[in-house]
Amino acid sequence: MRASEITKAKVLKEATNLFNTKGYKSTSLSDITEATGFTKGAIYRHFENKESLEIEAFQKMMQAIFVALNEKIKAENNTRDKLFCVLNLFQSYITNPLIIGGCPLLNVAVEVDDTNLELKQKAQQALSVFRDSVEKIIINGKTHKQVGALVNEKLVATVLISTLEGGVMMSKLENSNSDIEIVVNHLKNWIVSDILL
Amino acid sequence: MRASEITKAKVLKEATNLFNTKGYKSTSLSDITEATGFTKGAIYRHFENKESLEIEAFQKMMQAIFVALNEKIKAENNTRDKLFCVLNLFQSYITNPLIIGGCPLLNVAVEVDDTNLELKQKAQQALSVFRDSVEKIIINGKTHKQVGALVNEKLVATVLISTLEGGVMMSKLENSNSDIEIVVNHLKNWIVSDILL
DNA sequence: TTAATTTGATACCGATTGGTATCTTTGCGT
DNA sequence: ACGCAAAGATACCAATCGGTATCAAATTAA
Repeated sequence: MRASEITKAKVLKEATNLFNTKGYKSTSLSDITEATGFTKGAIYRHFENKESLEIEAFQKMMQAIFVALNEKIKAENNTRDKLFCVLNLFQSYITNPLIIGGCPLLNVAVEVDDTNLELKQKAQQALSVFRDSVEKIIINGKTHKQVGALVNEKLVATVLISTLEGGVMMSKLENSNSDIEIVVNHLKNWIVSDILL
Repeated sequence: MRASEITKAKVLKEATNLFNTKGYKSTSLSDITEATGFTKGAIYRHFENKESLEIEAFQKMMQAIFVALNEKIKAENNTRDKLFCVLNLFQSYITNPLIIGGCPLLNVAVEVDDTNLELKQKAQQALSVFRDSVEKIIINGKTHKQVGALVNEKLVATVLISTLEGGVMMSKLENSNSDIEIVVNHLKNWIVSDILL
């Protein structure tokens, strides 16, 4: 890794943490210079403006999450355990934060309005990728006779994601693991009794 | 209503809309002067600083929501319809927005960090009130033999709220009613088949 | 109606915002 | 080892931020 790439990576890493904890708009360039030890000159050498740094940071976070999630899903060989990977991911936002500040998708989805069109688009895409991952697990489960043929994969994906995102929100607000744990446990029961054959 | 009270009410109303759509930190005093037609001098006559305006606006929103919700809950006379009032409230954030910008609790919960301690406290209290409302419905349902005795009211409240909040987030991000409708429909089925006797 | 008080407008404050032009230093290829 | 291009530091910019002191206008109580 070249020296300048290390700089860019460090800026991206620290900006990522700040954006996901303080919020994108609330994180100033000086917050980032403080956290990285670099100056604005260095930052603007690698990023056109703050907005593109925001977008690149968000994309980097989501890509890391999707890569890790897909690996874990692939490592499991039945529908139940594959779906549980999704639950574990969301639970880990609270109990074992690989990325601090909660779910990046939730954070961006709530912060963004119609003045952040590009970031909003990226969040929409990320949600779509998420949804597709879950739906794919269900569809594969059907072909392997592990999921009831009448199960609606779109419904399952929507209910899973919404419940988990809401659970993350509640747990983060309460500074407690209890809500996300209740929610994950409930979804596990739901999956086993209503989704799986 | 005295003239100055009309001013304060208008500031509060417009600030409320801006906070709930653009975000609290992202809404500037000049956004509010623009929206109200008043000057900063007028605003600071009625509010000590921006933070107290934020808090008062949030509290006003949540109180209005709770008052309206409790009225509707009281108007129903069975557990099912009382619980459905909660679902309808969240669905209305998207389909019939009495307050624009989505769920104020969700918005504040995601935006605040540990530099907004007072606002975060208020959001925690609001979540607590919400939770208590749902739990009370379940507990009353038990005494009236409409809810199974083994049903855990804390679980029901947590799952309901988290799923609904997540559904609001998704629908707002997608600019579509579909997610919240899927989620509400799913929760209705869950309530009827797993909660009620 | 008048006098006192409240209310809102004006004009300002220092601090901070995102962003840039310029200069020095660093690191890399030859 | 050297020369040059790339990277990062410095110093600045206008605009905007939240906040305030002061003054004029409007409302209220007598």
